[in-house]
Amino acid sequence: MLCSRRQDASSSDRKYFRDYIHRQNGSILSANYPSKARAEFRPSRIVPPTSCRECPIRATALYGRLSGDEIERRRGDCRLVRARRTILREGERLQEVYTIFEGWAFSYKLLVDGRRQILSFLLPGEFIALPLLRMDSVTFSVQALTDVLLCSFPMKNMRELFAQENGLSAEAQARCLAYTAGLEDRLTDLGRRNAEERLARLLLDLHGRLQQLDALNDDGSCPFPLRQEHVADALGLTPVHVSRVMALLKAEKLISTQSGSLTLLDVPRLRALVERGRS
Amino acid sequence: MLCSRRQDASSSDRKYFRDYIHRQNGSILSANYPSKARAEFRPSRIVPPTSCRECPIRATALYGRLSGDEIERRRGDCRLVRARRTILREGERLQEVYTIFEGWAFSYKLLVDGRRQILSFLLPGEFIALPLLRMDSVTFSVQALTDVLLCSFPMKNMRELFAQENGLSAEAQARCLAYTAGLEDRLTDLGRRNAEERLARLLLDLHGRLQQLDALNDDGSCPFPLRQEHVADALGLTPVHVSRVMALLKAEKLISTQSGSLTLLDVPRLRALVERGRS
DNA sequence: CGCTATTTTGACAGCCGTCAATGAACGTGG
DNA sequence: CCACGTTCATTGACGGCTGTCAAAATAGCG
Repeated sequence: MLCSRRQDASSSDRKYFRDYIHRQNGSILSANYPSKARAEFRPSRIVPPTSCRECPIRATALYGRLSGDEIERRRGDCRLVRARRTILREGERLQEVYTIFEGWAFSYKLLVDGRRQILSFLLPGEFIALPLLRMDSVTFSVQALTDVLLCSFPMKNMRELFAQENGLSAEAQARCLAYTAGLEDRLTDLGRRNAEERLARLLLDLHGRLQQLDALNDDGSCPFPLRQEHVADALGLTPVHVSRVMALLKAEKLISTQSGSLTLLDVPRLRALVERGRS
Repeated sequence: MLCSRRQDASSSDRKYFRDYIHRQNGSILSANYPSKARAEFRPSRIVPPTSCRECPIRATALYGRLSGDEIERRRGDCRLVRARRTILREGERLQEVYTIFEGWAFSYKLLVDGRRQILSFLLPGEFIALPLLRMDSVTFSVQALTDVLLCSFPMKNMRELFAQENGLSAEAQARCLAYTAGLEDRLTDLGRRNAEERLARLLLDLHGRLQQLDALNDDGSCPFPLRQEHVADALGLTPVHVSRVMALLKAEKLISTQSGSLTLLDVPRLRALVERGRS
């Protein structure tokens, strides 16, 4: 009826999910990209820190205020998840919780007939499944978009951390509110903006977040591992229509894409396109 | 381009907002309904409690676990807000916060060209602007759908309550998560469900919530003060199309409406209509 | 250099938006 | 008790944005 019926090839086995890191030199994620769209997505060349003290993304993490040693003591193993693998399934009760160290993921909901709605894209430094800290199962699934390195934290340890007087719980609440505000914006996108506006907003949003992470390329472009299928499922459109609208933005010289990366050619005009509606 | 350009007649003066209760007998809200759609929406005949101890909705409120006396000490005045008046504006810094005692409200976002997206409908017992407890301004506006009675709480008192070890902060976090889960469902509605499915889900949702509040009519129907314009702005549709889809559901003997109230004639089939996609 | 995944393009259809007219419900005032 | 005005719901004609289907083109990969 609408669109997006699909079955993930990756849905059956979750053996990978239990894989541990086994390489120690160079970026683990730089090899074995399965397909074109991600081929040029070059993750930063950082060895997963044996010490949290030196972790480059700790500052942006939920527990950024805590000392490296404090975190080190509570954290579990790192996990490597290949692109397209499922990290977490709706309704699942997980015994651990993750921060993305490297790579992209996304959270989504599936309808029984295969329609999919992507709720959010998750970048390095972001926490997966915050709700698990208070609820015992989760209302969405999470899948790796690129190969992803996760820092795991056993639930038990996390609860201990939260029980302390370290502001962690306030920080979690703040992030929950920020996420909620984002959802409200997305809801407004899907309810009241057309395809062009939605796409422009998504691109501006991702670009902005990557900028904050200092993850833009030297030429100001940004890595863009999404396939149009992902864009479509995030924006409530079909891949075909996404292709058309992207062509439109390109024709208007607002954006350009090279394989796996995206350049915003005219941010002010993109903003203008979008800010007929506030924010 | 899309739809829903409008300017609220009520946007200019907020004098009403400062009105205090001045009648003590009978339901304050039973008189002066401005228009047909709400004419039959009969609020329960409860005098706003001088004592929180006897408040019938305290149990469902955020602070439901606290004693009536404890709340009594912290709360401010009650406020009467007429239907269609704005309770709270996006970006506003409010010095107090509310629980709905009686009546319905809704939260929404406006685009500069007048398009409106309704985020949620707010029923008695629900808290208005939870985010204000952690952020100092709010990302949406709130408007009274019917005449509404609000119990106000000065910000300062609320913060005091939250600072205590009474589980209030955990309860707030839980409600935030529940709200977020609801938003995720709505996002999936707008992105991946068609008009009929969206409408069925909205009606089931409202009916269910009213049932929990024990606010159904004797015949199992439920009060329904929404105009089709509200339904449209909540579902990302136009009023005209809402009218058509409601006609469709009526023709299929799934629902029926009398003035101001709604009957779900066949809940199982409504569910079936919707649960082609997992809730 | 063939294979596969993905994007692009075209033709067409349908859901939903737009516009405008009509109708129904309700309150008001004579 | 009945004209009248206002608000909202309904209906019809029409158009456009977006979906569907299928084929072609492109890109990356071994």
